[in-house]
Amino acid sequence: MNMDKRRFLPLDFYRRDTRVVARELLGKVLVRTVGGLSTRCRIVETEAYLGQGDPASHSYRGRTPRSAVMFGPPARAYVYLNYGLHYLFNIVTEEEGRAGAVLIRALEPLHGIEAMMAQRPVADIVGLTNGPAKLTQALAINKRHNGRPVGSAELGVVDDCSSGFEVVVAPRIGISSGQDLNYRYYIAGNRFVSKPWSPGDCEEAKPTKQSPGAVRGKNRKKGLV
DNA sequence: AACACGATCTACT
DNA sequence: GTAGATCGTGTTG
Repeated sequence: MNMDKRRFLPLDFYRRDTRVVARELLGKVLVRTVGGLSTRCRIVETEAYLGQGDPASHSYRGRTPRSAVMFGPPARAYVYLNYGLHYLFNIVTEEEGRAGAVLIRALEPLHGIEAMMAQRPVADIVGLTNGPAKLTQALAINKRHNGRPVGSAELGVVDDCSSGFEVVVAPRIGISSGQDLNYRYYIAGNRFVSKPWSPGDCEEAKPTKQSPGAVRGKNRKKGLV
């Protein structure tokens, strides 16, 4: 019965620098029970949100009722509602008392795809989990999971020893401050990554891997008054 | 007690 | 390409 049971990542994995955890979560497998069915997805894109010194982090201005989970013990889920519509899923990092969390931005579905499709019907499989709000819908993750442990069959991360992929480090997406920080990580060439890095971004914040590739005609800047 | 805004996605032009 | 949906949170009065 337990032969398929893999080891969940230990507390010590998460109790480290948030950026290291964000990078090392790439390639790991998120397991989640949806509607009584086991699902598995590979983590292909993450972002690090620190505490002090990171203006884009919810914990930047100290402990608040919302950000309290980020200051708590590691390996817990930090789930919050964004834009009044979407839930975003993070995993708390750092030692207790020090704020930090990794936003899970994109997943590659591996198993249990039908269970996920039941939560989020899509025509193209790519649209199932290629965004932070899409994946929480597909995996039925909501605010009820805020503060709950990440490390069980219901919600956990295991290592299936995937290797051999290139990691791209780039600026985070959708934030208005802290764009000079390269705290976004994704697997090069993976088609489930939410957004490819575009040359229009900060010049000093270049990704570390993968050629810039074809420049598309959509970096036209908007005319300012 | 009231208000401005955001770690997004979808639909429509 | 752009707008609209939609509400919890933090800040201000």
